[in-house]
Amino acid sequence: MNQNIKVAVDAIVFGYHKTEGVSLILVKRKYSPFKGSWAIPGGFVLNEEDLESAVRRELREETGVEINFLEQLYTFGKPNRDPRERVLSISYFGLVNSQTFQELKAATDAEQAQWFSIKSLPQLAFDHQEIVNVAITRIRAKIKYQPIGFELLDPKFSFSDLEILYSTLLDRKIDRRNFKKKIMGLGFLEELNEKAPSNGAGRPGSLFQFNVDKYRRYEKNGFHIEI
Amino acid sequence: MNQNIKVAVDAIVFGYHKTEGVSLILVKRKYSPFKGSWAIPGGFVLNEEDLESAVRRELREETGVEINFLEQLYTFGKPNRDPRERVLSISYFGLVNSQTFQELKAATDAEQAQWFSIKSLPQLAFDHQEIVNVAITRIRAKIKYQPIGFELLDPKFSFSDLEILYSTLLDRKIDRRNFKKKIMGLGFLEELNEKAPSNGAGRPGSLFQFNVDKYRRYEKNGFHIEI
DNA sequence: GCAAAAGTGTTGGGCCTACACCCATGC
DNA sequence: GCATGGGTGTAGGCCCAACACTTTTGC
Repeated sequence: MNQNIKVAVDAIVFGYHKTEGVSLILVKRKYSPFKGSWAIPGGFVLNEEDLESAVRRELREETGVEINFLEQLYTFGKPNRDPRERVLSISYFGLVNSQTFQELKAATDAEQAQWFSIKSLPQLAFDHQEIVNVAITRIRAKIKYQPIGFELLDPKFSFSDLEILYSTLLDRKIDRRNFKKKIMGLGFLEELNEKAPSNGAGRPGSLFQFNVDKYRRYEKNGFHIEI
Repeated sequence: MNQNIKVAVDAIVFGYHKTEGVSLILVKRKYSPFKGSWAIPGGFVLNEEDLESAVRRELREETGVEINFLEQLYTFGKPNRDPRERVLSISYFGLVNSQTFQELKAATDAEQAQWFSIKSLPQLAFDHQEIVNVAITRIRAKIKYQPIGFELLDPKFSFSDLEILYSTLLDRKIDRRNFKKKIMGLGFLEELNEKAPSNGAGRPGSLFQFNVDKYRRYEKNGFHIEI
């Protein structure tokens, strides 16, 4: 058999910051084709390398980021998605916490890897816009049946951080009281005896954290929440 | 770059028959490795071939079956899942209707491709048991938010066919009255002025069919049903 | 007439939605 | 003291689960 198909992995990595909303990492391509365009980080899989290891390695190399949550998204395989030769993209979906978000923002090689708000993405190389669309659909669906806040927020956060995260992702208003009842009803959030630092305006809220055990249970089994 | 990874597609195809329950197609391997073992149908992707076309072609060649519903399931890529060389499996999830089910059952080359009830599967080649597990998890989840009965049942079916399908898949009893209220409430089922042929015992039920337009709408957008 | 499967309604409880005012802080 | 955002409760409606007897057919 004379099959000639290359195998690459790509990752859409989401991060979140209160004021900048939901963002994802893009890298600037150094080589042709699409030289200078923004693209999803990723690259070819090594012969002896597990797919997930390949994703983590590429992310480390291209962006310096370590992922806390990673799952397979979809495999894109149209014969002409890469103009040079046939390349399969096994794409992954990742989440990083707020700290990582800020570190990358501050990194010196930010010329090459950068956060972009999902509301204002640049033109993307290859079929990467399509991949991003699938990833955004996934994260929106996922937030309704899996607790993904832990990966995106700081370890301690105010309730309105969580609320803003949800309403940003779902792109609509949320009733604060009902949302709090629902989330607290799931039982994996703990209120701390600590106030958020005041940010100059308004009343500081309590800080919350996830109860890891209960959280992991929901992460595995899922739940259902109508927001 | 000297990457050497082959790309294959595999398909878990589910079919259903009232008395035999939910089944999937397996093929008997003709060559080493795992010669004589049962395996999921599939094979290598041609250089210019779309992934989904490859799945359909392989299914046609190996089983003679044409699929009415096909979607990507997951990509399996551990370096040693095939003992000869590295082979990636992009696996798909398919559904065929009852007629196809029966044709394959009757086919003469049934030595090579056969239905097996998901309750009594033989030992499988490669990592195919793992792939099957993922597929069964998927179909169980899917039945709760997408109407997949159309693909699995005859065009006309009695309500208890649908009920048995659900309770077989979910592997538990269903309350008939509540189930009927819920399904009818979705509005894509139409009752016909026709009775099912008596099967020798009990009262024959009315026949139903899907309203294709309304069904397709739900297929795209999904719904939510707690059973 | 009996065995087998189809058909059919109601009620109580829980959950969800909608909704508006007071509180704590910084300036 | 005012601007800003945080925190809190209830009532009505809807949906869901639980539950058993009657009807139609074949034999």
